[in-house]
Parts: sequence; structure tokens; C-alpha cells
Amino acid sequence: MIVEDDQEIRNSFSLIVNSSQKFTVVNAYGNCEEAIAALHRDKPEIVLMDVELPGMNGIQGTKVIKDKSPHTDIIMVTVYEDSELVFEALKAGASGYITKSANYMELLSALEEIVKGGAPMSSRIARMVIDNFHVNPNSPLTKRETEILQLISEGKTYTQISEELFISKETAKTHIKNIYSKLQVNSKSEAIAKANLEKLI
Amino acid sequence: MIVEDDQEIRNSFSLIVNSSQKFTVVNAYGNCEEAIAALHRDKPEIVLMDVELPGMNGIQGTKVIKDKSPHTDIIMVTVYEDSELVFEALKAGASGYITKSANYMELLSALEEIVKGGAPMSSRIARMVIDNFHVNPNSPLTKRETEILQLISEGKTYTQISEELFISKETAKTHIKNIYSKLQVNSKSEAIAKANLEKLI
DNA sequence: TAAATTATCACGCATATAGGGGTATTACGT
DNA sequence: ACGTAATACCCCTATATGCGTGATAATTTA
Repeated sequence: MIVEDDQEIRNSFSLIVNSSQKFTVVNAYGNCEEAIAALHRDKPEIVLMDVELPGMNGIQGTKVIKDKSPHTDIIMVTVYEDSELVFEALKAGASGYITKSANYMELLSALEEIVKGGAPMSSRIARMVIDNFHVNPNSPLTKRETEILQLISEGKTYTQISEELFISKETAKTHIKNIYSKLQVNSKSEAIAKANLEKLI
Repeated sequence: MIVEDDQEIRNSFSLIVNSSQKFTVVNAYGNCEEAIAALHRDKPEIVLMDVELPGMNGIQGTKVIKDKSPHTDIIMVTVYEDSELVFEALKAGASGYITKSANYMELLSALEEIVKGGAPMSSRIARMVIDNFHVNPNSPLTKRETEILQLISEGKTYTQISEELFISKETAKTHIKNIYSKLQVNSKSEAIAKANLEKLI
């Protein structure tokens, strides 16, 4: 299924997909609302989803489609490679992310990749996604502080932390105070938020 | 640079890389310690790193190399596609992840992919990584509760949450109590931990 | 090698915030 | 009409946080 508001692009994608031996377009829509309404009829295995759409956008649409039809794989197709949008789309349930500049080959190989259980992405998206995992090697925290921050992020209390590390509760407290001071926060939850933001753990 | 303890594989990789027009092996080592010691001499642009190694393992080694030489890209090469190992390697700073079964073409195209700023991965790894972003569509929480959990994860206090949502502090508290009961936790940090684990936000 | 810094450890008191248990009203969608 | 979600309040206790003080071990730097 194709969801794309630009008629030219929509037709071009349809032609490319239908020209392949393996894939067939069941239907193409100009907005998510129509696509969602037709979901139970069309039963698409793969959806090529535009991000910018009139009405419901492609990210919200992805959520709804994944909710109604969890086994349908969704590939986002967009002009932008803005990192926030990418991550939002992935959180929403997209399994691939390619750009509109994708040519014949790239589009079809993305479909191939999906059916064989992969996750097609452009080079830049792949790097963006991988970079998102990298832990900051320039953390201001000491090893011990990082260790304690890790335990905080696991939901441990002062007492649990002190027991786990065989130190007194007061010592745990001192470490946590130092962590707060370095991260300029003043609660566990804030510390966790900052730790995730700056990839300290 | 190649770091791989099995001499046969090491030689085979060296041959493949050197056979290409674009790439040259500066050195190949059987363990991380030697590789790290030679880092400033060899100045590799790319390291092909085995995971299982005698002495320091490939993940620790990746951390050290990225720390000493941040611009060196590291591609993990392994027989296993165990999800925990993959994520640990990515956190440590790896920019690619391929399997030892990779043939001539796959190995060289991984190198190509790295130099053009991408992140080469096998299909399964790519899917694993993407799936890691997907938010659980079967959350037991209501929309409002999810919204509040989101604010908790941003480090907000009861008061801040109530102000942000234009509700009373007591209402925020009630929602949070309900969240705790549904997630079977009893603190903000634990709630955040569970939320991340079960991808509720 | 000596000096300095950093990491680790420890205690006490006052206050703020969070958590546990209960109860209740209103609004909305099926 | 009913269940669920969202709103709100009360009382009490537990935990965490802020601020101060100080000491020893380990590591780095001069």
C-alpha cells in the first residue's frame, strides 16, 4: 500500500513497485484516513508511508496502522532526514526509512530487505540510529559515580544501592550528591533524564 | 586494522581487504592489547574488531580505541547476533556490525559504507536495532497516564507536572499512584526503568 | 619524588518531596 | 446504563535532598 499525497510521486512509486516481479500495489492513497479505513480490505503486507500528509501525519498514521495491523511492515518515505522525525517514526513502529530521492533499485531493494526480515535505511539514517546508541566517552562522572547512576536508573533506592555496592547509605548519598552537582540536577529522575540525554550510561 | 584471534580468519580478512583497490590493511593483531598499543603508530581509519578475544574482549577494546582515537570507525565482526552483545558493542562505540560469515563482497561493501558515513549492519542486526525503538502499542496505561509518565521521565516533580498539565497536585499524585499500581512499582525511578524496559514511552 | 588532586568513605540535622491508603465527583464513550 | 478515565482532597509516613564537616586511599601532575 502506498500513502503519499503528491500524485506524481504516488504514481511513480506504483509503477516501480508493479514493474517488479515480486511486488504488487494493492492500493495507493493520498492520506492516512483513507488508508486506515481501507486497511481491513486491502490487507497490505508493506506500507510505503509519506511523513508530511494533509490531515493525520505519517507518524500518527504509522501508530494507528501498527495498532490495527501489527504484522504490516511500514517503510517511511520522506524528503527530510531530521533526526527527531526519524526517531519519532521509528518509535511509532516504522521498520524502514528511505528518502524520496530513492531510485528504482533502492525502492525495490528496500522492499526485498523488509520481506527478508531486515530494516532498510539510508546510510545517513543508519548512522544516525547507531550513533544514538553510543555512550558519551567524555562523561564528567567518575567510574563509581557512573556505576551509581546506573543503579539509580534501574530504580534502586539509597539503601539498595548501598547494599549492592557494599558501602554505607551515607556514602551512597555523598556520591549521589556529587553526581547531582556535576549534572546540575536535584533529583534522581532529573539525573536519569540528563544521563539519557547526554548518553552517560 | 584487524583484531581477530583466529589466524586463518585474520589472514583471510587481510587478503580480502588488500585485494581491493580502495583499502589497505595497516596491521592485524590477535588481541586488543597489542592493537591498542600500536594505535598511535598504525593510525587506522577503520578497525575490524572481533568480539570474542583472549584478554580484553572486543567490546572493552572498542571503548578504549574510541577513547584514544575517536575518529577511528569500528566494525564489529562476530559469529553471534545475540542482542545484548550487539547493544553493548554499539554503546561502546561501534559503527557497524557484521557476521563472520560475511563474504568478500559483504566485507568490502561494509568498508565502503563506513567511509561514506553509513553504518553497515546485517539484516537481522538492523531489524534488532530498529525494533529496539518501537514503543509498545499494548501499554496498560491510559493516554493521560502515559503523558504523566513521560513527564516523570523528564525529571519533573509532582508540582511541575500539575502545573504543566493544569491539574491539581493531588490529581497528578492520583495518576502517579495508578501508574505505580499498573506497573507494580513504587517510585518514580522504578517507573522510568520499567517504562524503558517495556517501551511504554 | 613530593605535592596536589580526585575518589572513596562516613555522620548529622532540617526540610522538601514522594508514597500509601482512602474516598468521591464528573465526563465520556459504548 | 455502565464502566472507565480524569479530576480532586485528606491524613500519615517514608524517603530523598540540602547543607555542613571531615578523613583516608589512590592516582596524577609538577
